[in-house]
Amino acid sequence: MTAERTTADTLAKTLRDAIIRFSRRARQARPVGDLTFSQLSALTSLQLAGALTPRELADMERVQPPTMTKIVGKLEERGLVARTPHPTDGRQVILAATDEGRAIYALHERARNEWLAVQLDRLTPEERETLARAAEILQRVARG
Amino acid sequence: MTAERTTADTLAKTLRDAIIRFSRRARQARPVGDLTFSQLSALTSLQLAGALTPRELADMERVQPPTMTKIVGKLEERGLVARTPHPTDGRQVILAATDEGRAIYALHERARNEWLAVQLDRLTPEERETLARAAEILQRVARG
DNA sequence: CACGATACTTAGCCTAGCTAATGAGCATGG
DNA sequence: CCATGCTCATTAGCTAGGCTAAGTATCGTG
Repeated sequence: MTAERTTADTLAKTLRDAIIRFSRRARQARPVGDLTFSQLSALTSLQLAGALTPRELADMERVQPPTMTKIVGKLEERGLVARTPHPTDGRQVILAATDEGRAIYALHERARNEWLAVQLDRLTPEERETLARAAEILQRVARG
Repeated sequence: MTAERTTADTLAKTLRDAIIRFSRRARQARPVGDLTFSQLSALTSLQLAGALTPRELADMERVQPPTMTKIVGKLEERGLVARTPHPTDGRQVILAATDEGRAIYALHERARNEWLAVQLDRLTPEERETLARAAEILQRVARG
């Protein structure tokens, strides 16, 4: 009981510290295509959705529009994402992954030699299952 | 089988995206004492260890020494951490939490009205257990 | 006691967030 | 039919948090 209570009380702290340290470690080993986490995540969303406006992408990624402008700017510089004008609304812009962007995404999806993938391979199947479930919970918490 | 294989293949991506979105969401709701994650994490390590040199703290937090200099600088400005000279080695410095720092830490440890704690309270016990286990795994991965 | 190694900091750079302000385009009410 | 107000994206400017490289002081040793 006491142990359970303590666990619940300190879970926020434990989780926060674990995540920040994990993030720092993972950042050092730049993933596929020398893209940052933010860039990779935005590219993933775009790839899955097909095409989005900056506003939609920002909402999906849980950032403010100006932040997304920056991230998309970087991706566009590298030719991974293209901006095209909206057909009927001159204010909006349509974002979509280019062929090269799709190639990077595909590479990333099964980059088994990448740092994180290697780490995950070393875990037991049960541990991977735990992480998969935790990822789903974290997404849900972020959404709420 | 196929599903398992796919899960293993895409876990890296899933986990990365979940963590980045969670982090962004959590950052918006600044935790206790208006401290950032980095500052809170450093304060936690210091608190648990009692006293550390900047190098030790940097190693523990998985950052480079100059980064820790900055973080400690912020904490010192707020009077949460004190630098004292090392008794025998003039090059080194001893970092320790001040009384105020310990108070903030204690507050943080059971801040059940904080955004993240509230979110966690809404989960089922099984989900919290999953997150607790995942936190341990992430720490281990970050260490390796 | 000079010289290399170590500890911390400083300097300078980048990414990634944010808010506030700007400018362009849409839509609507008189 | 156009003035006015809203929405969308971007720009400007700020902060935090990373990094490497260089600087400075101190230690320890040959």
